[in-house]
Amino acid sequence: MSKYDHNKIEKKWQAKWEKSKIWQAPKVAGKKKFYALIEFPYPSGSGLHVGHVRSNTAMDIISHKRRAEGYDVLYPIGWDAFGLPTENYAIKTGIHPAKVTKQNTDTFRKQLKRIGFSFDWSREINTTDPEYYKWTQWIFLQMYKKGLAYKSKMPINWCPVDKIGLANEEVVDGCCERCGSVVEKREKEQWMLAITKYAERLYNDLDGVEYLEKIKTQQRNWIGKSEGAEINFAVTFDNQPKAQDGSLAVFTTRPDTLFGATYLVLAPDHLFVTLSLTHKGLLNNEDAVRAYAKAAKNKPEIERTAEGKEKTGVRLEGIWAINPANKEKIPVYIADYVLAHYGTGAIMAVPAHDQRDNEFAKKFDLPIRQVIEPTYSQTTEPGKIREGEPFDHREAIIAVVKHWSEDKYIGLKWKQVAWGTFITGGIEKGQTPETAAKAELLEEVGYKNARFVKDYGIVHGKFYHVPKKTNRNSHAHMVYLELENDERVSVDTKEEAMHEVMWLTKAELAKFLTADTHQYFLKVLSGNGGIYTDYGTLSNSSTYNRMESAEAMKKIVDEVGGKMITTFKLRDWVFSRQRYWGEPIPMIRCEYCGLKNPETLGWIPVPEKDLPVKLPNVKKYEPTDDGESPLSTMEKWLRVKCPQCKNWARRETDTMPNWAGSSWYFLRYVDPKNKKALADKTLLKKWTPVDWYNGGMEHTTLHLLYSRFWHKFLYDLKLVPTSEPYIKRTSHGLILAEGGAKMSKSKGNALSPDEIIKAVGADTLRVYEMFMGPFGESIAWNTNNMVGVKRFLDRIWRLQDIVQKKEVADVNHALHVCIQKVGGDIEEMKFNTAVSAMMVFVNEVEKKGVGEKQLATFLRILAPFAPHITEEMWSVLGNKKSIHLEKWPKADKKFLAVSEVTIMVSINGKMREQFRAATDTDNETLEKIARTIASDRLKDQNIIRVIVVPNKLVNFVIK
RNA sequence: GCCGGGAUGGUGGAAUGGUAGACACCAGAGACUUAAAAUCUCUUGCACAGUAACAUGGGCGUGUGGGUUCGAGUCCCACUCCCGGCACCA
Repeated sequence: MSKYDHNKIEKKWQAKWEKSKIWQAPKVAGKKKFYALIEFPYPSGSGLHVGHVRSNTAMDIISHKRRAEGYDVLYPIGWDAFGLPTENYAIKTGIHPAKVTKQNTDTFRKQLKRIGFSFDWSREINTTDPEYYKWTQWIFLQMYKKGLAYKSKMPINWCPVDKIGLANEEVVDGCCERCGSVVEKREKEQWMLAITKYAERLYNDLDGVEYLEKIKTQQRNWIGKSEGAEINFAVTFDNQPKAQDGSLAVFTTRPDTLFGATYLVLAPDHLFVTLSLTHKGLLNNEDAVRAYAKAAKNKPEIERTAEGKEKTGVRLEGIWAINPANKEKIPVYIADYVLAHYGTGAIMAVPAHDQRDNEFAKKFDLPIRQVIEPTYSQTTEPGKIREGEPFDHREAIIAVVKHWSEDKYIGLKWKQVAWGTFITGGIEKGQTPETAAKAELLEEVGYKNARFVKDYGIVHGKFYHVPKKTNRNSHAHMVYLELENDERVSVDTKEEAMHEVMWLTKAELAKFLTADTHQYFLKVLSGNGGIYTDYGTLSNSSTYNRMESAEAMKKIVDEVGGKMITTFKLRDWVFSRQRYWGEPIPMIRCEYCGLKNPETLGWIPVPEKDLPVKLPNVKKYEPTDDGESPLSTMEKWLRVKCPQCKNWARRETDTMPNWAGSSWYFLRYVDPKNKKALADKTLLKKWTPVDWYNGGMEHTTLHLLYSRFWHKFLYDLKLVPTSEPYIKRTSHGLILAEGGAKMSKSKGNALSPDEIIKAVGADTLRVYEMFMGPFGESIAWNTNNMVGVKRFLDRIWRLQDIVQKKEVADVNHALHVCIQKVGGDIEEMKFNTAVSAMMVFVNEVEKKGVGEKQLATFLRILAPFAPHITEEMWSVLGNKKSIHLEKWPKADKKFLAVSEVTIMVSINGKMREQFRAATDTDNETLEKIARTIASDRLKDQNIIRVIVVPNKLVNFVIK
């Protein structure tokens, strides 16, 4: 057989496939359908990247397998072509962005086709096509009509270089995601989308989809649902004693700590602060407050939130709040660690039980009051709580007793039960924790002279008291004693029978103590107990003392007239961009109508029949100096008759962010040429939802959330059949440059697939990218390793020299193991081990030979990975139809079974001998053989146990 | 600081609690060749004992320290470092 000429053969089949439209999905999906989706690429000027190849190949393989399993498969491709890089390039070169886009998409298309992906090219879409963005605008109008799109003057992130407003999600480390310049705050009229109205559903519906767990977690964290309480604090003013109506609402997730709230903190831009400043004389330190608020406002969020940042703040002098629980008059501060847009923009500070409040209180010397006592429940034996049984309550002590001269402490090793504890005991009538501790010490150990050092407060322990056979809740004072000398009395024999006295160092105690409460005491003693932020048992809280957090929360909120509420971290989506290369927002501002209906502020939606609002063809795209869109200078375009009153009006000149077009593109693939609707409903019902969507982790919070939001909205309009767009979402790892650095244009280390394909072929590139490592993890490119894959494919090509008509029975087992492994691995995206399984098969076949049918079966499972070489070899074997139309082979149980297995013989878990035995040999026989084989080693040994695992091992435990 | 993910030979990596290092790369030795490339065969975790050389033998070894288990890369606890994301989120 001649050498495999990858360039010639790959191009040959690509041309044939294109001509036969082999990958074209049927217009209407049949009963078994599979919609495979990859994130459509942004056609950048630098062309396709090897990273694109990785994710595209993965979904290509899955699509191929589904076709072979009899599914109607839709695997579409298109271009997410609006965006800043193209616009910036156009500004620099003077070439129209539409033209740049055309060039780039042409390059991408050519490159993708040269890799042999099984895309349905007949459905290619482009977000910059007016026929496409007509529907992007149409969806926006529907949102406007439902009150989800609104214009609002508010502080936004402003990039002074790009001259656009950025969504919060687009700000990276306080800098513009695209240009890297520091983002400022600026007031601007912006179109907003009320994604927060969908927060609850976006959060809850994650339960019903098959996203990778880490993706769900990231979405949940971004949405940030938290349940808590809103509580009102009355406010009084020193300088206006008669003003009674002031009050401040705070949001807290820990209303159980209300009695420990010793001051309030407001965001520096809280409305209350602004109003207080307008009332002259209300504050005693107006200037300081004003200065701090101003500084905080101009400070980028990154500095407010920087790691290890020292807490800052200013007191609102002359203003007091009343803690509604204990009526205490407490001071009010402003500090930049509190954000105006989360919760109510105000917090009650509980410095004893919150890390940040604690730091702040220490810096400003504010009272710290403990109101939660640590509480532990034993969840493991011995002492695991018996569910449903009542608790007996006991006032108690835990006593740490230090040695008179050494740094050692008394530990009690219990004899009836595997406990290690400090000295414990109850507090009897008339005893204080101190006297109780001393009495226990004398009684249990006999030491007479101990000095009381400190009572560290109470720790609650819920456990099952094994000797006493009851659930116990012990409320124990942590008492620290130091022995003055070794003077000792003899101890009751009964006590002695209970436990053994040990002298232990702190390190030894950490291993020795079995109860969480005692471990906690040890931590406190070592000074690293920190502040206690968990739920626990209340103290210093009036009638709520001894109540546990969960119960106390509700009761306290009730008592002070607060309400339980749910808040989200998610914020509304800033939808305006002052740029040229985006979808024009289809709104018209009419002064006349505006006067008639102040509620709309004069905004009139463009009538649907007038869509799309096309971008005007102009020569300059630079944003204007005042930050307005370039469209604002195009008088001819923006002057328009008001659709309602027919007077002259102006178009909205802002455009949409590039996330708009990608929020619904997967719907358009289903019916890409539809002129009457975004897609036909029947077709949507047949094809959607997307069965499997693979993309990058970097799109988990922006694109994924936005598109789920739009889809839910369309579902509410009954335009799409399901409330979630994607059944399954997975993610791929990045490909790094050789050496592990991130590939980027600026570093000049980005790899283009073109030269690679020329040198080793598309099949090699595809298989290498699947073989290089776990699909979900980032991995560095390694040209050396690719050579191994090239060799692998060449060896497969040479199998044609050894293939024989007759089946080689000897390789059936290997073949079917391979079928099984490859099929399973594809489903789990474990492509690297799938490739390695095929390598193992080829190694085997080279030794043993292979029959034509067997080779054909192997080629079938390799075909999704390497579609060209397999198609060629398939046709050389005499097949007329494409290999890609063949059914997926099934692993035959008959061939998977093995008659003999290797049994290990191990001694104390260390492998010593091995032998072969028939599959499913019974345990007795295995043990007998093992005893014989290892007889030398077992001679004179005390075998205390033998473990036999069928088909695996025999382990002798000797002493 | 918080949230995710990770750490295994010279390298990429493999391994339902059961022979750690599959499969590759690199390296070394050999075959073929006038020669080289290509290809093929063999060796290849570390250190040691052993042998003329093989054979062989036990020891160590999956970031660190503990634990559970007959048996741990895998499970549990604590920690270190690296990567990604982020919101000081009350």
